[in-house]
Amino acid sequence: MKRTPKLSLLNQPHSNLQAHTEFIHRLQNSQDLKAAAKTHSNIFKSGLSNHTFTANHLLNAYLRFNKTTDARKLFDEMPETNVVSWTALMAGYIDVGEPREALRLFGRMAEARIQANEFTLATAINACSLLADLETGRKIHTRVETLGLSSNLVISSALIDMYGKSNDVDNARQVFNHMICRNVISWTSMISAYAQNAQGDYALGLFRELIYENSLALAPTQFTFASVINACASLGRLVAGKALHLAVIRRCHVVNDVVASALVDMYAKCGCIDYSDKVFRQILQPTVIPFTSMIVGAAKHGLGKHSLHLFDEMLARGIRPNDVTLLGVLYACSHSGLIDIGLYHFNSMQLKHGIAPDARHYTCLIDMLGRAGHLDEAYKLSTENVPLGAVDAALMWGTLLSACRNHGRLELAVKAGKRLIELNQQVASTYVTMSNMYASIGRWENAQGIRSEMKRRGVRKEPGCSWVELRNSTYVFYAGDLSSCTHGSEIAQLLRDLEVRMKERGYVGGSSGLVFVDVEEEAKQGVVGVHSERLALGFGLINIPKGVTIRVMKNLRMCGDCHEAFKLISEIIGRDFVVRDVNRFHHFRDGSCTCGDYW
DNA sequence: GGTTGACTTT
Repeated sequence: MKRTPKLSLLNQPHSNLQAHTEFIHRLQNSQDLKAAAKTHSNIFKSGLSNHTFTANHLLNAYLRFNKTTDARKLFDEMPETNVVSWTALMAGYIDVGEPREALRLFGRMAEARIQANEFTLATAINACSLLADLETGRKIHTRVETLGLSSNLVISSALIDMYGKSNDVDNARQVFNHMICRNVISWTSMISAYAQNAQGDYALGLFRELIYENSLALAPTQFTFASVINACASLGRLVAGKALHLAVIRRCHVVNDVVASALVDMYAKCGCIDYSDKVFRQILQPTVIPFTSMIVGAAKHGLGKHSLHLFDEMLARGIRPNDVTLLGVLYACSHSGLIDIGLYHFNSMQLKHGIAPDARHYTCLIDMLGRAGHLDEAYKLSTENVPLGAVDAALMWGTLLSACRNHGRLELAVKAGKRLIELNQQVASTYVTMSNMYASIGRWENAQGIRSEMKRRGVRKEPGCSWVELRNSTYVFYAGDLSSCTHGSEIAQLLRDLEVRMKERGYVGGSSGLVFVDVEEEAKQGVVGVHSERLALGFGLINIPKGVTIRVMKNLRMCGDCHEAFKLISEIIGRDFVVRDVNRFHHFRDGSCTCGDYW
């Protein structure tokens, strides 16, 4: 136990240094706010609170406990502040999720005649990053260059992150390229910038380069792995994802929760929900994020009831759901036809969980009602006074339009389509959908009218596409055009068979299940209104006739249950239908499934 | 004394 100096000693000049040291030591080791406050009081009594160095320590003690109000009070009362006081307070505001206040302080530094240094600039860039404030970030970047700090490692990494989060990958790469010296954080920031901006291939490429560096100092961390696994998830790269899983296990003693969450998500997106579950169950104390990953993953696999069980389990463990969790729950209900439960969760979001439904929740609910054919209720919900931006509103009206299309509700489709055109969003696909709807009921003039309107306005529809992986190659299929793909005719035949079977079972196309051929394709054929439909498969490695193995990744939402798709495929192909992944196979026979490991 | 990177989203 250390001896506490008596206050009387502090009045003597030779004891000042000792007192400083003692107070600072106590502040740094304060286990709770009460202890820090007590030390504060002692510092105040000793008169040392006027000392900037000591006061900064006190400031940090408060900030360590996220007490920004106390810290701010102290800061405002300090007779003299320096660059450390300003930077510390800025970082404190960032820690409590108030980056705007950090930038406000940064802006006030000049009038206080305090010159920002590399620490301050890195902190300010971090605030821009959190706000995705590209404009301010660019200004700070210019200032960094003016001050000759371009080669600073921390600032450069912060800039890469800021550009990445603001969707300016090119500038992130520019900063990365100009760095003289890089550490694993700069590499990870650049890899994440790619992964977060739908450039997963570049993320994987850069990760490969990092490995080739073969430097101990640049050994990938759990941060790096989480980013690359995320890239695999968005690309549907199961093999690479598994290799990364193995690498994490080999290199890291303990797989941390964030990496585990990324793995749960990756396996789900690559069609291996069993693996997701396995990884998830290995997490000792899963937080809201892995739970949410698992809920969403199960929902996308048509296992809505499992999602709901997970949600209950999460609540029973006292883990508070967030807005994304509720979105996952609604998504699960929507894709498994659990309307009443979905409505119950939507209605109790605010009251039970304190989460106000926003545009995304409304859209999900509209999708749920729309899928079930409750179009009038869905429309009513769309017209409720929810304040929406153009993009959110377009998502909502687009969802309603798809539902109207699937259920042939022309009059509501017209209303939804009109809204979309007014919003100047999804214009091309709206026109195509409307034209197809008119054509399907024989109203050729209306269909033709819309096509003329498209031409007049110069609206062109980009053909939609899906892709498959065949071993290490990716094949892209454009809507209505399978001919450009190897084995295209066989695949087309399989899709046609599937379509017939699904229709026999009463399946009505969902937003990404059945895709109308694009209008230009129809124009090529010189026929308006005769639409062909293209089915997308679920996922998995599927043996189709003549030994062609295809892996279909897209459109997991088809009929809300991929197992249903597998069953159908097995009926079409015969009894020897096998779904493979790298380690396991699933053999479907007479509607039941046998699984096994290859090794 | 104060600075940089990760997971879930309709």
